[in-house]
Amino acid sequence: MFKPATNRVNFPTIDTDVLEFWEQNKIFERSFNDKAGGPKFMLYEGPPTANGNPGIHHVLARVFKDVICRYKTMKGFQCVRKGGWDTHGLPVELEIEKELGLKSKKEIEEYGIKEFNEQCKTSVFKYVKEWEQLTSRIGYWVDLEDPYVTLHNSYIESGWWILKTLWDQGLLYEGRRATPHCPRCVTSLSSHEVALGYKDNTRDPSVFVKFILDLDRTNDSGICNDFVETLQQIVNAGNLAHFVAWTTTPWTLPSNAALAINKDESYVVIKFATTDEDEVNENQYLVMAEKLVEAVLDGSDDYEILFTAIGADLEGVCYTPLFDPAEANLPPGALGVFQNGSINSDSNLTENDMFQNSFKVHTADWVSMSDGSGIVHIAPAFGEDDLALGREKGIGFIQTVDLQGTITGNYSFANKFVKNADKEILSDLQSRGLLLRDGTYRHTYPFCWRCDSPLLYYAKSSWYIRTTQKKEALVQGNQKINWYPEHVKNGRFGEWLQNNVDWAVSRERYWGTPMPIWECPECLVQTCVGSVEELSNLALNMPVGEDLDLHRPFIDEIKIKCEVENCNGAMTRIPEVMDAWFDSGAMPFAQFHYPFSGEENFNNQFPADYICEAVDQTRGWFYSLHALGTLLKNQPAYNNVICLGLILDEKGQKMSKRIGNIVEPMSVLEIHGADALRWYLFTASHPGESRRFSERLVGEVFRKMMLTLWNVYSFFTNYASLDDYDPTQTPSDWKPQTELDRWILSELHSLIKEVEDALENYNPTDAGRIIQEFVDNLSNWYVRRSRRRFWKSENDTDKTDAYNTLYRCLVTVSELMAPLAPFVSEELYQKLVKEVDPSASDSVHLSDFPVADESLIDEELMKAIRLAMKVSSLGRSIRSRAGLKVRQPLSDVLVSPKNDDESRFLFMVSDQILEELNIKTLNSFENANMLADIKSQLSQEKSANYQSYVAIEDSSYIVAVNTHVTEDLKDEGIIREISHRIQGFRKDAGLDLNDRITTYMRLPESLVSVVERFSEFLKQETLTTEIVFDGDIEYDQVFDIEGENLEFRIIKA
RNA sequence: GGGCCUGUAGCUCAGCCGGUUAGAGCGCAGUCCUGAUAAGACUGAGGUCGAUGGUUCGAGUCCAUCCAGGCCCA
Repeated sequence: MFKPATNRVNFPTIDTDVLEFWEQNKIFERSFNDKAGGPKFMLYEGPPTANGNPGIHHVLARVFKDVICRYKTMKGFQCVRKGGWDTHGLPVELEIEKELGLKSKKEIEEYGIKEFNEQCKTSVFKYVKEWEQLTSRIGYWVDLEDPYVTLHNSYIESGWWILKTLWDQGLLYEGRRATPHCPRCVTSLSSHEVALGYKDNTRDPSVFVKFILDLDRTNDSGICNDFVETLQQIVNAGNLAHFVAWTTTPWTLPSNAALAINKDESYVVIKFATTDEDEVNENQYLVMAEKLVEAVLDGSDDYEILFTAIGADLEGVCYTPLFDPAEANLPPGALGVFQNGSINSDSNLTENDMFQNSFKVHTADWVSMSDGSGIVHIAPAFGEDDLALGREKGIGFIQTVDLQGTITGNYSFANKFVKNADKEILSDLQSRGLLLRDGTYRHTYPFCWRCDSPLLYYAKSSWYIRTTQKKEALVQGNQKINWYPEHVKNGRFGEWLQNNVDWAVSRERYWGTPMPIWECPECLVQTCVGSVEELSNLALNMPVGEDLDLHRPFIDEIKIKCEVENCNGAMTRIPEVMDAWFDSGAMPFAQFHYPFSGEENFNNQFPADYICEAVDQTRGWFYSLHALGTLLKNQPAYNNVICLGLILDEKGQKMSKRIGNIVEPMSVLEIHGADALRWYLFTASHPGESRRFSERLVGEVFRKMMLTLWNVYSFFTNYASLDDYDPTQTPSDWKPQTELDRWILSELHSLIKEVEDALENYNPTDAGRIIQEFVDNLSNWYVRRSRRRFWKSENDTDKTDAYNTLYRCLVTVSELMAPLAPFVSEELYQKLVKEVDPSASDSVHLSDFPVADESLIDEELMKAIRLAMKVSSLGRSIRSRAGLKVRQPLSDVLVSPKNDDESRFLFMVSDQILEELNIKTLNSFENANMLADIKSQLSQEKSANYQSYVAIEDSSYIVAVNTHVTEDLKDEGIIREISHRIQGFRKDAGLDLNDRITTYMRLPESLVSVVERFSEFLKQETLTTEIVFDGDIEYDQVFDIEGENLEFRIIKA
């Protein structure tokens, strides 16, 4: 029936066999097809880019995806798991640039966009084989036969449909944003490119600049309060009053358009007596944040506070621009004003239109008191915050720098590179008395990773999705999503949604989904195209048939006839491509080529039931999916999400190629097998936490969990094969009788409930941990306590019960752990179930998840056994202290239970305790004096003595063992010793478990009678048919007890 | 600078609604047990529960501040 399993098991071999079994029997396909009638469970696969080798963090995400899907499948769901590949984006381009030695966009264009993109296309599939192999090797079931691929025309077309839909709703617009810009390469850098080039300790100017208050304009705009009154008096007395602002980029000062303050902070007007002889005004009247006065004045205390105001009182106060933009003769388009969120730079704008809200103080929450003066210089042409404030308050837009970083206009410092103009700008201000203090500042500043030029933040045209308009829906929708760990919902993700800004989706790059927007060079009208068919209808030169490639540069060649009356322009596509995050966020739609086909698929497969990625995706995929789901379908794109922490190395450092501390997943898999790795990843820490990883830790899990389980299995098969145990003969209404069986089955069925509960709640970590605890109990209590029942010779009900119990435990555990450890569980299932019952499901993964039988759960019994374990542990501790081997029987043990219930439990399980401890009787303390004495001793010492008793205490249980060994007990101990030795001889002789022997012994006179007295016991224990004393035979085994020699020889009967 | 997370034994982690003497596994030293043996039991060494302050009869646990590390964003 059962074949004995070796305990020298090789798990990687099992993995390979199981993989082959799945492959040949199409188990994955069947796990889908068999559930055709069931409810659907939808996994969205966050697509990886296959232009690099998969790492351990990919394994983490993949097994967490897998475990939930396997569980749901066993619960009867049809689980859709479509794979996908992310193929576009800047990282891909950067790889190729490096490979080809290209240094700038100009060089790429010279090299040829067509060839460049071909290289990109090839590179993204470079490691597909490795990905497929690893995916299969770790047991991640996902459909890689028919994955979605973001570079396919159908995928791109769905993206176009999305953009067109947004366009029609007015949610797609062209605006400006501040991007890190390299003036030498003349291109924007993505945030992660910027991250490559930060340099610490960069020297920059640190200057405090004075802005002259313009109280006439202030009064004209109706601002009137005590703060303005105070300043008015100063000015009336013939003085100038100044705002003091701080900057490290003097070259942005000509573009200054406003000042910003924090409305909740205190600001002061001070009179500052300058000591500088060159200074025109002896007394300066300055406005700045109260907290920063000392810092601004460089520690000087020669000042007087004239007035203290709250920031809000400064709002709307006007000042005179440092440089008049209207006089600067800037190039066309350099001047404009924010209107309704975008910049109007029409040439017919009046100066009043442009500067109505400019050269004024505005409020902004982000103004901090950590450095500067508490008054921030705002140049919307450059900074991100500045631009946002400009947009919010309708401030003027003054661009005095071109894309090469050269100052334009007719300034004295024009035609210089910005960083070289700083000095001249400052001396200009100095000469006009507008410079308060000039210094240098060291900070971390980004440089271009390619050419080392300092990056400039530069407001450039960019395309946006107006997510801010749907902010409420985004925030509300998030409340419906189940986040694991929960704090991400209102923490990192919630915060991000609260601070939502419009999504910048365009990139001035090459390898990406081209934006389907065409613009007329004549009349500047724009149109958005929503499908290939629409494009063919509009196009003047549409390529036909299979040649169609929607990528650049082919798409750029397609022209559309301008439909505007009296305009015969040929519209050309704008050059931008889409952010790759847009591609991945589009996957619910694009993976089925929705809405062009797959409408049915889409409708029952949106939203996802489950997604799972690492925490770095909060602003990546988690957001792009959520945003597009909300914008297009007005609901979140996923219902449940596990957000994984990062994997660190053994020392807690982030794994990186540069440091060289990456652990290669394959090497771990080859040593310990896939299940040990999976088990480790599930149980080592909760999914949201970052985790340290090392091969050593996986090895620990392997021994603790996998090997323990295997040992139990091996134990079972060894005896089951001897006894020809046949589980199919067990009557269907079989119930466990003995306490031990009832206990472990009670534990088993309560385990089923707990595991189900954990997995329903997307918590494989706790599921794994409690399974492991059960296996530990099964091995170290149930099996250890039951061994005798298996190896005894009679085949009675008790033995069959033991087999039934252990068999059920093993089968159920293999089913319970199948989602977590799919390989070992399959192996166990095949050997334990399928081989004895051909009508069973072909695979554990096609079977149903176990259902708990409440009638078998006995809470009291479980408590009682836990108590037995505790008391046994204390008893063993006493034996160890008293130097009494467990083989030496003792007369009695006393226990102090905590309450009546426990007292009852204790006597319920006293037989187990006594057998475990090899003691004859168990009682509770009846002698009150004795207990009191022991307690008082224990308050001083770890152990106590009372007459022949030794007592210890733990968790307020007191256990006392009678250590007095009577002659009878001593004899019994000797017999146990002899029996133990004979067992050893049997083993040394290589006998089979059930071989019978004749035992010859030559003993001291005093022991012969003892052995005779216990001969039946001895025969039974050692499978001896006959004991022969002083036989005429050569004795080959000798040992001594208390100095007396005992000689033995065993012969197979 | 902002947001979020994490700090408990040498390592990896538990520790509930605040409640007895803070636990487990691994590792180390020693003893034992062994017809599951690549296991198992017991003992020992090893902890200012990141720090400080507060609430409380009582704080690893609740609150505040700070420190360190990580991630994301500026």
